[in-house]
Amino acid sequence: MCLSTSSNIIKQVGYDFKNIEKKWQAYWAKNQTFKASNHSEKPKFYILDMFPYPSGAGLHVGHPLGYIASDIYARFKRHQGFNVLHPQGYDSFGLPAEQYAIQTGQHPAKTTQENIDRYRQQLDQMGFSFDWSREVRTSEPDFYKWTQWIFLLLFDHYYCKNTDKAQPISSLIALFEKHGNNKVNAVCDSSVEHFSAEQWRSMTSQQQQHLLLSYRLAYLSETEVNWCADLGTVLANDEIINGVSERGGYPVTKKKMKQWSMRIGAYAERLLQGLNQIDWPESLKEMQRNWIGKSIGAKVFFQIEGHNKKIEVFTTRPDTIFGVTFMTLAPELDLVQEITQPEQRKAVEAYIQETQKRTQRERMADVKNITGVFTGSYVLHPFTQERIPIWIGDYVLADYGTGAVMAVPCGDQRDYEFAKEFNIPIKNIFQGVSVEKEAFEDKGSTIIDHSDFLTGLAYKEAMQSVIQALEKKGCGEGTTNYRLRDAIFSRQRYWGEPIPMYYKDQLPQPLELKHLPLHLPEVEKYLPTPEGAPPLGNAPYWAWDTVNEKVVENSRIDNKSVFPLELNTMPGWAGSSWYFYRYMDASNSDTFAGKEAVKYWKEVDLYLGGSEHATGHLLYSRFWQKFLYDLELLPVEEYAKKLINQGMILGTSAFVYRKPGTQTFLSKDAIPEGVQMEPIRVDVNLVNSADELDIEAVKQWQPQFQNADFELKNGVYKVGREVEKMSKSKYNVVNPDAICEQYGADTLRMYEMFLGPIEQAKPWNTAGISGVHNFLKKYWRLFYDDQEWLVHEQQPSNKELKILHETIKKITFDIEHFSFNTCISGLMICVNELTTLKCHSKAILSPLTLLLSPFAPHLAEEIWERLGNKTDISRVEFPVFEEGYLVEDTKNYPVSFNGKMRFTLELSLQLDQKGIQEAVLNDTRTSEYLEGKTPKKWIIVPNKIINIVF
RNA sequence: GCGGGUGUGGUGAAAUUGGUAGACACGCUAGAUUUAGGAUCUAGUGCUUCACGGCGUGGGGGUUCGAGUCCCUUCACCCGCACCA
Repeated sequence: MCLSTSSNIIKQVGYDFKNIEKKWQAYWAKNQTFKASNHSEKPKFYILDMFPYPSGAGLHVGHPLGYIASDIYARFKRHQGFNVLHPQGYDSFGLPAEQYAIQTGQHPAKTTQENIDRYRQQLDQMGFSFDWSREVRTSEPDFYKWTQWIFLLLFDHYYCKNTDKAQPISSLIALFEKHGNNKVNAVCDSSVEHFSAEQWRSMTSQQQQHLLLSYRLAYLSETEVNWCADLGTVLANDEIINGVSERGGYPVTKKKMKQWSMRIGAYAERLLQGLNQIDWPESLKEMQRNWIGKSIGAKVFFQIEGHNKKIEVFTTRPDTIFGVTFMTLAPELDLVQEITQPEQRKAVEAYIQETQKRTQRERMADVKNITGVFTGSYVLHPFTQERIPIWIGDYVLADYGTGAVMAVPCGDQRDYEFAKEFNIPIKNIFQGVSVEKEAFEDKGSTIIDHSDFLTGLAYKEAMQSVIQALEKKGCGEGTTNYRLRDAIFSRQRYWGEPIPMYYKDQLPQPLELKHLPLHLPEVEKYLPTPEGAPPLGNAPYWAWDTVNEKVVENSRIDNKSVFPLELNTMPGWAGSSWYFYRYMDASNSDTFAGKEAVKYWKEVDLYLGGSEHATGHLLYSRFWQKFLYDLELLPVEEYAKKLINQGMILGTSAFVYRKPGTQTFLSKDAIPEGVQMEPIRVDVNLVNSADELDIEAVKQWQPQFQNADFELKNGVYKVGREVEKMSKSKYNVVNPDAICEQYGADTLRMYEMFLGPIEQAKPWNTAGISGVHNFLKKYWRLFYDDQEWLVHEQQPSNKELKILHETIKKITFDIEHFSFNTCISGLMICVNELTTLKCHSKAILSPLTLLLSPFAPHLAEEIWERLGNKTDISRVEFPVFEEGYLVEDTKNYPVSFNGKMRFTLELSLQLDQKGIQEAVLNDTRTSEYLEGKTPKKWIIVPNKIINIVF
């Protein structure tokens, strides 16, 4: 340690957290104490936090919760002799910076940089042990170069179902040239039809390219998308909550657009199976399972009467096929146009228009209203050849299954209600069940009836039998369907990764690795162009010169050698889908992460972050991982062995109450019963812990309160409280800076952990913070009393050793189980007991300081230095628990014989240093249970039940 | 509707395989000491009763020598998905 002079700086003998924290933060930064090496004899451990989006509001007290927990664990693992990788970075592309840019004209890069600076400053003051030499930012060209490269790889691969992995497009082309697509078993668009090798060869290059797009894992297609007009962009399914946009809560409608998509559906089964191998929270895995939505059933083809086409449906109940009395198609389906009969056309057109006009939210809100129209056409039942009318109805979703259902009103409540609404017959095919009032949906408990060869069979046999029959007839087959839909990858935004593609003859052409990064161009305006093109349409230099292989001005576009570049950018989840590998080798300019580095770190051992990313980032990143694994670029199929969701810290909003139509505000406890008041949010920082409002400050805060009249009760104005998500707009954000200033980072760290279990959501409340702060002061007083250094070298007593080893055991166990709140309790008990005993023995206090180190690192380092140590505390091994110190005296113990509890008896226990124990029963009642026998085994757990086995 | 989770003092919460419920902390009460940078120390604090005692982990029932913990049932709240064929 080279700061021997600095202890002179700290003159004060009390716990001077300000100077201590400043000193050690400077020391860690200067010495790069937490820099991880890619070469080490030690075992590795990779602890990852979900990197933050650097928003303009700065860090609030909720952000650090996960970071503190992971930091405690990282420091603990270092003490245990691991080579720990604990990096941090920024997810720095995103919508808020762009919207701010639209409003102010400032370049998003500039505001992002400012926000990052502020985040960094706030993170530093909390004493995190991040290895900042590996920082990544998704908006930096040397990072997004590799995001673009992965996109190109996805574009250049398809999913082969035979090998069950991604394969190069070149191998697909080779197959097409030999056999057409007849022998190809690949995931592709449903619109792809069979073709022979001759047909393939006779296609124009453009036709071939077009066809290949139907197979590529990153592909361009005309798709129905979620369009958010207010944001001016397309949204993915996980970006829509309750039918409105996640950001801003704007309405979302369906719209057809040419979009880049990711064929994540190809990985549906592997994404599902992979969940069984990883230690993630069960609720989160369940969310992903639901999102993937696997269902087993059959597809059935129904021949359209007087038409060469068939309607394909997916059903989980093919056993009810004889109960079909109509078909329903989603109104958006193209097929609807083809089959609508002239006499029904008018009604059908009107209905389609009506559904398109409604937003997704309206459609969702309106599930009670049953609507639909008959198309005038019929299909023929595959077994009975009966004519079955084809309807359209918006209860059928275009993007699930095939967008068509075989309606079995007796077995499905929705079909039942539709049939009732439009007077379509309901055929009962269940024995001994009434369908007078509702459909019978329970598949396990009855026998099929009136169903030809299925009559008399139960669900399971009927399923098998009908699938066999369908396959034999060639009008259906058993199949598995997934709810997971391909992910739209285009965003009509400026502040995102440019997609490295240019357009030649309307077809996308990829750039090559050597051309990357394709830099985000400068634009004058961040809004869409007047023609409605994305913001990149404003860029004057946004054309690709294929001869000179560089970006040139748009005026040179000639469609011979200079072509327009893609105007869409990538979504927010692109960079976050692989950033954790970049940390392994963050400055590598030759590859996304060097082979050696990847081989050494391999995977994330512990990932910490919020559960709100369950169906977004945490699913997409698993998808990219599997893809890159298929390409043998990564060593494992799941990148995060263990994941912990930290609960959100909620805000406690404060409300004042205005009499409607007046400027009078009543104190919460002065509002008469039954009187309607208008609650208005006020800044929580203007309210003290007793819910009393600082009235003068409120008047200063916002003009609307300047002339307000506050009616007090008992001399104070009390506010109302409500727990909500912490957000700037709710004025309930509490900043960690003030706490650090007042109590110090060590107190803040410990208090956030002491608040409760890490996974639990909890409202922020500083009421108990003094308890933790007092603990640290108490701890300090074990070393200093006024002016005096109290620590001595004398042998500790057995009692003191027992206290220490109980604490070592508890802390070690609890850290491993992420039970940090009970860890802190354990430390508090230990310090209380040592204080009572007036223990100042170095042999006790030295290991205790190590135990404290993950939680209050600044204080621990300071004490460690004052104890005369020459090494950083972070390089010292954690103390080891020794059972033998837990010696017990004579005491009353609950005793059980052969596992059955009998009595509480007085025992004296003797334990040697290894913890081998012997007990003597000092009670006459024992003899009747002993019955003259000698016990074979005594199972003795200190402070617990004594088990005697004969 | 489906899936997941949670219910313990005035508050945040503890309680390894069923084994002394409420550790630890906040708050509160009383006292001591000193009194102004939010200080420190001691005692008390689940409810009820003057007390002996009785009752207590959302409610009801069960298994067990013994249940916060296991089983059944019911209620309340939170989160996710939601016309998924």
